Amino acid sequence: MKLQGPKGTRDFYPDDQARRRYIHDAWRRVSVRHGFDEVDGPIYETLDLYKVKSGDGIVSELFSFRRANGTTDYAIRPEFTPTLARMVAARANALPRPIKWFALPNMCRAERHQRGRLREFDQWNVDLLGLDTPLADAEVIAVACDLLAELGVTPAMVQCRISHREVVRQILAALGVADDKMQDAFTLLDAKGKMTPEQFTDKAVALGLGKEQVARFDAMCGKTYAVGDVDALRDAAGIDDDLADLRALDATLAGFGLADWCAYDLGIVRGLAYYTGTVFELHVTVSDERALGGGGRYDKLIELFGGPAMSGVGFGMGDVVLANLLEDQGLLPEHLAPTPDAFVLAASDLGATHLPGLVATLRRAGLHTRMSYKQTRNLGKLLKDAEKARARFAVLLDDTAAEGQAQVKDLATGEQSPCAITDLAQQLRL
RNA sequence: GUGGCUGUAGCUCAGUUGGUUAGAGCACCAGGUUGUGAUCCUGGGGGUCGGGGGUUCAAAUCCCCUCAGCCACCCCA
Repeated sequence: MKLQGPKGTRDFYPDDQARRRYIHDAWRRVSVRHGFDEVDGPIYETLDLYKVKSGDGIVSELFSFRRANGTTDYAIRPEFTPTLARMVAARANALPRPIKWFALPNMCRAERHQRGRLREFDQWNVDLLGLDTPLADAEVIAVACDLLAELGVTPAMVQCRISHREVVRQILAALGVADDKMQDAFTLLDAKGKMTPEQFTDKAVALGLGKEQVARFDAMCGKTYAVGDVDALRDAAGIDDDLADLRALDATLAGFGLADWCAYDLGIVRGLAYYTGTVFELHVTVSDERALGGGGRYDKLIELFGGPAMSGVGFGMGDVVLANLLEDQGLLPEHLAPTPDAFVLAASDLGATHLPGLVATLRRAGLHTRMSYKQTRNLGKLLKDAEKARARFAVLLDDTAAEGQAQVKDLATGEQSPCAITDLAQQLRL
Protein backbone atom coordinates (compact mmCIF):
# COMPACT_ATOMS: atom_id res chain seq x y z
CA MET A 1 0.00 0.00 0.00
CA LYS A 2 1.42 3.30 -1.05
CA LEU A 3 0.76 6.25 1.18
CA GLN A 4 1.18 9.73 -0.09
CA GLY A 5 -0.24 13.08 0.88
CA PRO A 6 -3.14 14.51 -1.10
CA LYS A 7 -1.98 16.40 -4.13
CA GLY A 8 -1.33 20.07 -3.70
CA THR A 9 -0.66 19.70 0.04
CA ARG A 10 2.64 20.01 1.87
CA ASP A 11 4.44 18.16 4.63
CA PHE A 12 6.35 20.39 6.98
CA TYR A 13 9.59 18.75 8.12
CA PRO A 14 11.47 20.60 10.87
CA ASP A 15 13.23 23.05 8.54
CA ASP A 16 10.02 23.64 6.59
CA GLN A 17 8.00 24.20 9.72
CA ALA A 18 10.64 26.59 11.07
CA ARG A 19 10.37 28.61 7.89
CA ARG A 20 6.59 28.59 8.15
CA ARG A 21 6.87 29.81 11.73
CA TYR A 22 9.19 32.59 10.62
CA ILE A 23 6.50 33.94 8.31
CA HIS A 24 3.68 33.39 10.80
CA ASP A 25 5.64 35.12 13.54
CA ALA A 26 6.21 38.14 11.32
CA TRP A 27 2.53 38.27 10.38
CA ARG A 28 1.52 38.11 14.03
CA ARG A 29 4.17 40.54 15.28
CA VAL A 30 3.35 43.22 12.71
CA SER A 31 -0.40 42.80 13.16
CA VAL A 32 -0.14 43.26 16.91
CA ARG A 33 2.18 46.23 16.46
CA HIS A 34 -0.50 47.88 14.33
CA GLY A 35 -3.13 47.29 16.96
CA PHE A 36 -5.00 44.31 15.53
CA ASP A 37 -6.38 41.50 17.71
CA GLU A 38 -6.01 37.87 16.69
CA VAL A 39 -9.14 35.81 16.06
CA ASP A 40 -9.89 32.43 14.54
CA GLY A 41 -12.85 30.25 13.70
CA PRO A 42 -13.58 26.64 12.78
CA ILE A 43 -11.67 25.02 9.95
CA TYR A 44 -14.97 24.06 8.35
CA GLU A 45 -18.31 25.77 8.09
CA THR A 46 -21.69 24.86 6.69
CA LEU A 47 -21.57 24.91 2.91
CA ASP A 48 -24.34 27.49 2.81
CA LEU A 49 -22.11 30.08 4.46
CA TYR A 50 -19.82 30.05 1.46
CA LYS A 51 -22.68 30.47 -0.97
CA VAL A 52 -23.81 33.73 0.62
CA LYS A 53 -21.06 35.77 -0.93
CA SER A 54 -20.04 33.74 -3.94
CA GLY A 55 -23.15 31.91 -5.09
CA ASP A 56 -23.63 28.24 -5.98
CA GLY A 57 -20.81 28.33 -8.49
CA ILE A 58 -18.29 28.27 -5.68
CA VAL A 59 -19.16 24.72 -4.67
CA SER A 60 -17.05 22.98 -7.30
CA GLU A 61 -13.97 24.71 -5.96
CA LEU A 62 -14.50 23.65 -2.38
CA PHE A 63 -13.73 20.53 -0.43
CA SER A 64 -17.22 19.84 0.81
CA PHE A 65 -18.47 16.83 2.71
CA ARG A 66 -21.35 15.34 4.61
CA ARG A 67 -21.20 13.05 7.59
CA ALA A 68 -22.22 9.45 7.06
CA ASN A 69 -26.04 9.45 7.49
CA GLY A 70 -25.89 13.21 7.92
CA THR A 71 -28.00 15.72 6.06
CA THR A 72 -25.94 18.89 6.42
CA ASP A 73 -23.31 19.84 3.87
CA TYR A 74 -20.08 21.30 5.18
CA ALA A 75 -16.98 22.66 3.51
CA ILE A 76 -13.39 23.12 4.64
CA ARG A 77 -12.80 26.87 4.70
CA PRO A 78 -11.59 28.21 1.34
CA GLU A 79 -11.36 31.74 2.72
CA PHE A 80 -11.81 33.44 6.06
CA THR A 81 -14.07 36.36 5.19
CA PRO A 82 -17.41 34.51 5.62
CA THR A 83 -16.36 33.27 9.06
CA LEU A 84 -15.26 36.77 10.00
CA ALA A 85 -18.48 38.29 8.72
CA ARG A 86 -20.51 35.71 10.64
CA MET A 87 -18.56 36.43 13.84
CA VAL A 88 -18.91 40.18 13.46
CA ALA A 89 -22.61 39.99 12.60
CA ALA A 90 -23.32 37.81 15.65
CA ARG A 91 -21.93 40.34 18.13
CA ALA A 92 -22.02 43.50 16.08
CA ASN A 93 -23.57 45.58 18.83
CA ALA A 94 -21.27 44.38 21.59
CA LEU A 95 -17.90 44.77 19.91
CA PRO A 96 -15.93 47.96 20.53
CA ARG A 97 -15.41 49.99 17.37
CA PRO A 98 -13.49 50.04 15.29
CA ILE A 99 -13.08 46.30 15.09
CA LYS A 100 -9.48 45.52 14.19
CA TRP A 101 -8.92 41.81 13.73
CA PHE A 102 -6.37 39.58 12.10
CA ALA A 103 -6.25 35.82 11.61
CA LEU A 104 -3.75 33.27 10.31
CA PRO A 105 -6.00 30.51 9.03
CA ASN A 106 -4.99 27.65 6.80
CA MET A 107 -7.48 26.95 4.06
CA CYS A 108 -8.22 24.56 1.23
CA ARG A 109 -9.37 25.12 -2.31
CA ALA A 110 -9.97 22.32 -4.81
CA GLU A 111 -8.00 23.96 -7.59
CA ARG A 112 -5.25 22.60 -9.76
CA HIS A 113 -2.02 23.59 -8.06
CA GLN A 114 0.83 25.43 -9.75
CA ARG A 115 3.53 27.91 -8.87
CA GLY A 116 2.29 30.18 -6.12
CA ARG A 117 -0.89 28.22 -5.62
CA LEU A 118 -1.53 25.05 -3.65
CA ARG A 119 -4.62 23.23 -2.46
CA GLU A 120 -3.83 23.95 1.16
CA PHE A 121 -2.12 27.14 2.23
CA ASP A 122 -1.91 29.68 5.02
CA GLN A 123 -3.30 33.15 4.64
CA TRP A 124 -2.88 36.28 6.67
CA ASN A 125 -6.18 38.13 6.97
CA VAL A 126 -6.47 41.67 8.27
CA ASP A 127 -9.80 43.46 8.64
CA LEU A 128 -10.85 46.79 10.01
CA LEU A 129 -14.59 47.27 10.45
CA GLY A 130 -16.86 50.00 11.70
CA LEU A 131 -14.81 52.87 10.41
CA ASP A 132 -15.60 54.29 7.00
CA THR A 133 -12.91 56.92 6.67
CA PRO A 134 -9.89 56.63 4.36
CA LEU A 135 -7.79 56.37 7.49
CA ALA A 136 -9.04 52.80 7.81
CA ASP A 137 -8.10 51.98 4.21
CA ALA A 138 -4.68 53.49 4.72
CA GLU A 139 -4.09 51.61 7.95
CA VAL A 140 -4.82 48.29 6.29
CA ILE A 141 -2.46 49.12 3.44
CA ALA A 142 0.11 50.23 5.99
CA VAL A 143 0.12 46.97 7.89
CA ALA A 144 0.60 45.08 4.63
CA CYS A 145 3.56 47.21 3.57
CA ASP A 146 5.08 47.08 7.04
CA LEU A 147 4.97 43.30 6.99
CA LEU A 148 6.95 43.30 3.78
CA ALA A 149 9.50 45.71 5.20
CA GLU A 150 9.74 43.56 8.34
CA LEU A 151 10.85 40.64 6.19
CA GLY A 152 13.40 42.67 4.27
CA VAL A 153 11.30 43.28 1.17
CA THR A 154 11.76 46.73 -0.38
CA PRO A 155 9.57 48.94 -2.59
CA ALA A 156 11.93 47.98 -5.42
CA MET A 157 10.59 44.43 -5.19
CA VAL A 158 6.91 44.90 -4.47
CA GLN A 159 4.43 47.63 -5.31
CA CYS A 160 1.04 48.18 -3.78
CA ARG A 161 -1.25 49.14 -6.66
CA ILE A 162 -4.34 50.98 -5.58
CA SER A 163 -7.56 51.74 -7.35
CA HIS A 164 -10.98 52.90 -6.30
CA ARG A 165 -14.17 51.33 -7.52
CA GLU A 166 -16.18 54.52 -7.22
CA VAL A 167 -13.64 56.61 -9.11
CA VAL A 168 -13.48 54.07 -11.90
CA ARG A 169 -17.26 53.95 -12.01
CA GLN A 170 -17.40 57.71 -12.46
CA ILE A 171 -14.83 57.60 -15.22
CA LEU A 172 -16.69 54.86 -17.02
CA ALA A 173 -19.95 56.76 -16.65
CA ALA A 174 -18.33 59.90 -18.03
CA LEU A 175 -17.16 57.87 -20.99
CA GLY A 176 -20.70 56.76 -21.67
CA VAL A 177 -21.09 53.38 -19.97
CA ALA A 178 -24.69 52.96 -18.85
CA ASP A 179 -25.44 51.89 -15.28
CA ASP A 180 -26.73 48.51 -16.37
CA LYS A 181 -23.48 47.83 -18.25
CA MET A 182 -21.25 48.90 -15.39
CA GLN A 183 -20.66 45.41 -13.99
CA ASP A 184 -19.73 44.14 -17.45
CA ALA A 185 -17.31 47.04 -17.80
CA PHE A 186 -15.56 46.11 -14.56
CA THR A 187 -15.34 42.51 -15.68
CA LEU A 188 -13.84 43.63 -18.97
CA LEU A 189 -11.33 45.83 -17.20
CA ASP A 190 -10.29 42.95 -14.99
CA ALA A 191 -9.72 40.74 -18.03
CA LYS A 192 -7.90 43.42 -20.01
CA GLY A 193 -4.45 42.04 -19.39
CA LYS A 194 -5.39 38.70 -20.93
CA MET A 195 -6.60 39.94 -24.29
CA THR A 196 -5.17 41.75 -27.29
CA PRO A 197 -5.79 45.48 -27.67
CA GLU A 198 -8.12 44.71 -30.57
CA GLN A 199 -10.20 42.30 -28.53
CA PHE A 200 -10.38 44.83 -25.73
CA THR A 201 -11.49 47.57 -28.08
CA ASP A 202 -14.16 45.39 -29.69
CA LYS A 203 -15.63 44.44 -26.35
CA ALA A 204 -15.50 47.99 -25.06
CA VAL A 205 -17.31 49.26 -28.14
CA ALA A 206 -19.97 46.63 -27.47
CA LEU A 207 -20.51 48.28 -24.09
CA GLY A 208 -21.38 51.54 -25.76
CA LEU A 209 -18.02 53.31 -25.88
CA GLY A 210 -16.65 55.10 -28.89
CA LYS A 211 -13.22 54.09 -30.17
CA GLU A 212 -11.72 57.38 -29.15
CA GLN A 213 -12.99 56.97 -25.61
CA VAL A 214 -11.68 53.44 -25.46
CA ALA A 215 -8.25 54.64 -26.49
CA ARG A 216 -8.29 57.30 -23.82
CA PHE A 217 -9.42 54.88 -21.16
CA ASP A 218 -6.87 52.34 -22.31
CA ALA A 219 -4.06 54.88 -21.98
CA MET A 220 -5.18 55.73 -18.47
CA CYS A 221 -5.25 52.14 -17.32
CA GLY A 222 -1.81 51.41 -18.63
CA LYS A 223 -0.30 54.05 -16.43
CA THR A 224 0.29 54.42 -12.72
CA TYR A 225 0.13 57.60 -10.69
CA ALA A 226 2.33 58.22 -7.68
CA VAL A 227 1.11 59.07 -4.22
CA GLY A 228 0.66 62.86 -4.22
CA ASP A 229 -0.36 62.83 -7.86
CA VAL A 230 -4.13 62.66 -7.58
CA ASP A 231 -4.48 65.84 -9.62
CA ALA A 232 -2.78 64.21 -12.57
CA LEU A 233 -5.04 61.21 -12.24
CA ARG A 234 -8.10 63.42 -12.13
CA ASP A 235 -7.02 65.41 -15.17
CA ALA A 236 -6.42 62.25 -17.14
CA ALA A 237 -9.77 60.86 -16.06
CA GLY A 238 -11.65 63.90 -17.27
CA ILE A 239 -14.22 63.93 -14.50
CA ASP A 240 -15.59 66.81 -12.46
CA ASP A 241 -15.71 65.11 -9.08
CA ASP A 242 -13.08 66.39 -6.66
CA LEU A 243 -12.26 62.82 -5.54
CA ALA A 244 -12.35 63.76 -1.88
CA ASP A 245 -12.18 60.16 -0.70
CA LEU A 246 -9.14 59.37 -2.80
CA ARG A 247 -7.44 62.61 -1.80
CA ALA A 248 -7.92 61.82 1.87
CA LEU A 249 -6.50 58.36 1.33
CA ASP A 250 -3.61 59.88 -0.57
CA ALA A 251 -2.77 62.28 2.23
CA THR A 252 -2.91 59.53 4.84
CA LEU A 253 -0.71 57.20 2.83
CA ALA A 254 1.83 59.97 2.51
CA GLY A 255 1.54 60.65 6.23
CA PHE A 256 2.20 56.99 7.01
CA GLY A 257 5.34 57.22 4.91
CA LEU A 258 4.08 54.77 2.30
CA ALA A 259 4.62 56.85 -0.83
CA ASP A 260 7.44 54.60 -2.00
CA TRP A 261 5.34 51.47 -1.71
CA CYS A 262 2.14 52.66 -3.32
CA ALA A 263 0.92 53.80 -6.71
CA TYR A 264 -2.53 54.29 -8.19
CA ASP A 265 -3.40 51.93 -10.99
CA LEU A 266 -6.94 52.09 -12.34
CA GLY A 267 -6.48 48.72 -14.00
CA ILE A 268 -6.70 47.04 -10.58
CA VAL A 269 -10.20 45.69 -10.23
CA ARG A 270 -10.14 42.53 -8.08
CA GLY A 271 -12.54 39.84 -9.19
CA LEU A 272 -14.85 40.27 -6.25
CA ALA A 273 -18.09 42.01 -6.86
CA TYR A 274 -18.50 42.99 -3.22
CA TYR A 275 -15.76 45.60 -3.08
CA THR A 276 -17.26 49.07 -2.92
CA GLY A 277 -14.41 51.59 -2.68
CA THR A 278 -10.66 51.32 -2.42
CA VAL A 279 -9.15 48.16 -3.87
CA PHE A 280 -5.48 47.22 -3.91
CA GLU A 281 -3.10 44.43 -4.82
CA LEU A 282 0.49 43.73 -3.89
CA HIS A 283 2.48 42.93 -7.00
CA VAL A 284 5.98 41.52 -7.20
CA THR A 285 7.87 43.63 -9.71
CA VAL A 286 11.19 41.79 -9.82
CA SER A 287 9.94 38.38 -10.93
CA ASP A 288 6.93 36.81 -12.51
CA GLU A 289 4.76 35.88 -9.56
CA ARG A 290 1.06 36.03 -9.06
CA ALA A 291 -0.20 38.74 -6.71
CA LEU A 292 1.12 38.53 -3.16
CA GLY A 293 -2.17 39.62 -1.77
CA GLY A 294 -4.90 42.13 -2.09
CA GLY A 295 -8.00 43.58 -0.58
CA GLY A 296 -10.26 46.53 -0.39
CA ARG A 297 -13.30 48.17 1.06
CA TYR A 298 -16.50 46.14 1.40
CA ASP A 299 -19.19 48.31 2.93
CA LYS A 300 -22.10 45.93 2.30
CA LEU A 301 -20.53 42.70 3.45
CA ILE A 302 -21.74 42.53 7.04
CA GLU A 303 -25.30 43.23 5.97
CA LEU A 304 -24.99 40.48 3.43
CA PHE A 305 -24.27 38.10 6.30
CA GLY A 306 -27.24 39.22 8.33
CA GLY A 307 -25.59 41.87 10.44
CA PRO A 308 -26.23 45.58 10.77
CA ALA A 309 -24.93 48.07 8.23
CA MET A 310 -21.23 48.29 8.88
CA SER A 311 -18.38 49.43 6.74
CA GLY A 312 -15.20 47.44 6.49
CA VAL A 313 -11.90 47.13 4.75
CA GLY A 314 -9.54 44.18 4.68
CA PHE A 315 -7.03 42.14 2.80
CA GLY A 316 -5.45 38.71 2.58
CA MET A 317 -1.91 37.54 1.89
CA GLY A 318 -1.02 33.93 1.16
CA ASP A 319 2.11 32.20 2.38
CA VAL A 320 3.01 30.50 -0.90
CA VAL A 321 3.83 33.50 -3.08
CA LEU A 322 5.38 35.27 -0.11
CA ALA A 323 7.73 32.35 0.53
CA ASN A 324 8.61 32.23 -3.18
CA LEU A 325 9.50 35.92 -3.09
CA LEU A 326 11.61 35.65 0.06
CA GLU A 327 13.41 32.62 -1.32
CA ASP A 328 14.12 34.24 -4.68
CA GLN A 329 15.38 37.44 -3.09
CA GLY A 330 17.59 35.65 -0.60
CA LEU A 331 15.59 37.01 2.31
CA LEU A 332 15.13 33.77 4.19
CA PRO A 333 17.73 33.25 6.92
CA GLU A 334 19.38 29.86 6.57
CA HIS A 335 18.82 28.66 10.12
CA LEU A 336 15.38 29.35 11.49
CA ALA A 337 14.85 26.59 14.03
CA PRO A 338 15.27 27.52 17.70
CA THR A 339 18.85 26.93 18.84
CA PRO A 340 19.80 25.34 22.16
CA ASP A 341 21.27 27.41 24.95
CA ALA A 342 23.18 24.41 26.24
CA PHE A 343 24.35 21.08 24.93
CA VAL A 344 25.39 18.72 27.69
CA LEU A 345 27.80 15.89 27.01
CA ALA A 346 29.57 13.31 29.13
CA ALA A 347 33.35 13.20 28.74
CA SER A 348 33.73 10.30 31.15
CA ASP A 349 31.65 7.48 32.60
CA LEU A 350 31.54 9.19 35.96
CA GLY A 351 30.46 12.43 34.33
CA ALA A 352 27.66 10.55 32.56
CA THR A 353 26.02 9.72 35.87
CA HIS A 354 25.54 13.43 36.50
CA LEU A 355 24.12 14.17 33.05
CA PRO A 356 20.37 13.57 33.54
CA GLY A 357 20.25 15.61 36.69
CA LEU A 358 22.02 18.55 35.13
CA VAL A 359 19.89 18.47 31.98
CA ALA A 360 16.73 18.47 34.10
CA THR A 361 17.99 21.38 36.20
CA LEU A 362 18.84 23.50 33.19
CA ARG A 363 15.49 22.76 31.54
CA ARG A 364 13.58 23.69 34.69
CA ALA A 365 15.54 26.92 34.70
CA GLY A 366 14.00 27.66 31.31
CA LEU A 367 17.06 26.94 29.19
CA HIS A 368 16.73 25.16 25.87
CA THR A 369 18.89 22.17 26.69
CA ARG A 370 19.91 19.22 24.57
CA MET A 371 22.35 16.40 25.15
CA SER A 372 24.33 13.80 23.30
CA TYR A 373 22.86 10.31 23.13
CA LYS A 374 26.12 8.79 21.98
CA GLN A 375 27.96 6.24 24.12
CA THR A 376 31.35 7.35 22.93
CA ARG A 377 33.65 9.46 25.10
CA ASN A 378 35.35 10.81 22.00
CA LEU A 379 35.13 14.53 22.67
CA GLY A 380 35.63 15.44 19.05
CA LYS A 381 32.50 13.59 18.05
CA LEU A 382 30.51 14.82 21.00
CA LEU A 383 31.42 18.43 20.28
CA LYS A 384 30.49 17.92 16.68
CA ASP A 385 27.04 16.92 17.87
CA ALA A 386 26.85 20.13 19.87
CA GLU A 387 27.90 22.16 16.87
CA LYS A 388 25.40 20.50 14.59
CA ALA A 389 22.68 21.33 17.08
CA ARG A 390 23.86 24.97 16.79
CA ALA A 391 24.05 25.26 20.57
CA ARG A 392 25.55 28.35 22.19
CA PHE A 393 27.37 26.47 24.93
CA ALA A 394 28.63 22.94 25.38
CA VAL A 395 28.70 21.70 28.96
CA LEU A 396 31.28 18.96 29.49
CA LEU A 397 30.88 16.58 32.39
CA ASP A 398 34.05 14.69 33.33
CA ASP A 399 35.26 13.14 36.59
CA THR A 400 35.28 16.54 38.28
CA ALA A 401 31.49 16.44 38.19
CA ALA A 402 31.73 14.41 41.39
CA GLU A 403 33.12 17.56 42.98
CA GLY A 404 30.39 19.69 41.51
CA GLN A 405 32.37 21.02 38.55
CA ALA A 406 31.62 21.20 34.84
CA GLN A 407 33.44 22.70 31.88
CA VAL A 408 31.56 25.30 29.88
CA LYS A 409 32.67 25.87 26.31
CA ASP A 410 31.42 28.80 24.24
CA LEU A 411 30.96 27.22 20.85
CA ALA A 412 31.25 30.47 18.96
CA THR A 413 34.60 31.54 20.44
CA GLY A 414 35.96 28.18 21.55
CA GLU A 415 36.70 29.56 25.00
CA GLN A 416 36.33 27.09 27.80
CA SER A 417 36.22 27.57 31.55
CA PRO A 418 35.21 25.60 34.62
CA CYS A 419 31.96 26.38 36.38
CA ALA A 420 30.25 25.06 39.49
CA ILE A 421 27.24 22.96 38.47
CA THR A 422 25.05 24.82 40.93
CA ASP A 423 25.86 28.11 39.16
CA LEU A 424 25.44 26.80 35.62
CA ALA A 425 21.87 27.89 34.93
CA GLN A 426 22.69 31.39 36.10
CA GLN A 427 25.91 31.55 34.09
CA LEU A 428 24.41 30.28 30.85
CA ARG A 429 21.67 32.84 30.95
CA LEU A 430 24.17 35.66 30.49
C1' G B 1 -11.80 20.77 -16.36
C1' U B 2 -7.81 21.48 -20.86
C1' G B 3 -2.72 21.31 -22.68
C1' G B 4 2.91 20.82 -22.44
C1' C B 5 7.20 18.83 -19.87
C1' U B 6 9.19 15.47 -16.13
C1' G B 7 9.40 10.82 -12.76
C1' U B 8 16.14 5.98 -10.77
C1' A B 9 18.18 6.22 -2.68
C1' G B 10 16.10 11.63 1.82
C1' C B 11 18.78 15.34 -1.98
C1' U B 12 21.70 16.12 -6.81
C1' C B 13 22.33 12.80 -10.60
C1' A B 14 25.04 8.41 -13.60
C1' G B 15 23.25 3.92 -15.83
C1' U B 16 26.14 1.91 -23.30
C1' U B 17 21.93 -0.04 -29.86
C1' G B 18 17.40 -3.76 -24.08
C1' G B 19 22.05 -8.03 -21.39
C1' U B 20 24.81 -10.77 -14.48
C1' U B 21 22.92 -9.18 -8.05
C1' A B 22 21.03 -1.00 -10.30
C1' G B 23 25.68 2.86 -8.96
C1' A B 24 28.29 7.68 -7.21
C1' G B 25 28.53 12.17 -4.28
C1' C B 26 26.08 14.53 -0.30
C1' A B 27 22.98 13.32 3.92
C1' C B 28 21.99 9.54 7.83
C1' C B 29 23.90 5.48 11.44
C1' A B 30 28.13 2.90 13.72
C1' G B 31 33.32 2.40 14.48
C1' G B 32 38.67 4.11 14.08
C1' U B 33 42.68 7.86 14.30
C1' U B 34 43.41 7.41 22.97
C1' G B 35 40.64 12.22 21.86
C1' U B 36 38.18 19.49 22.43
C1' G B 37 34.49 21.20 16.97
C1' A B 38 38.83 20.27 10.93
C1' U B 39 40.57 16.77 7.51
C1' C B 40 40.98 11.61 6.89
C1' C B 41 39.96 6.06 7.14
C1' U B 42 36.53 1.70 7.63
C1' G B 43 31.85 -0.33 7.72
C1' G B 44 26.38 -0.04 7.60
C1' G B 45 21.15 1.04 6.66
C1' G B 46 18.26 2.83 2.74
C1' G B 47 15.71 1.83 -4.05
C1' U B 48 10.16 -4.15 -6.19
C1' C B 49 14.07 2.33 -11.12
C1' G B 50 6.38 6.38 -9.35
C1' G B 51 2.46 2.21 -10.04
C1' G B 52 0.00 -1.48 -13.29
C1' G B 53 -0.18 -4.09 -17.84
C1' G B 54 2.16 -5.50 -22.52
C1' U B 55 6.36 -6.86 -26.13
C1' U B 56 10.92 -9.98 -25.42
C1' C B 57 15.03 -15.49 -23.86
C1' A B 58 15.93 -10.79 -21.18
C1' A B 59 12.97 -4.13 -19.54
C1' A B 60 15.30 1.36 -15.38
C1' U B 61 15.74 1.26 -20.98
C1' C B 62 10.55 -0.13 -26.02
C1' C B 63 4.73 0.34 -26.12
C1' C B 64 -0.10 1.36 -23.54
C1' C B 65 -2.73 2.90 -19.23
C1' U B 66 -2.54 5.21 -14.60
C1' C B 67 -0.65 8.15 -10.48
C1' A B 68 2.36 12.11 -8.94
C1' G B 69 5.35 16.65 -9.68
C1' C B 70 6.43 21.17 -12.42
C1' C B 71 4.57 24.93 -15.95
C1' A B 72 0.60 27.40 -18.54
C1' C B 73 -4.84 28.04 -19.49
C1' C B 74 -9.36 28.47 -16.38
C1' C B 75 -10.16 30.54 -11.70
C1' C B 76 -8.36 33.44 -7.97
C1' A B 77 -12.91 34.39 -2.51
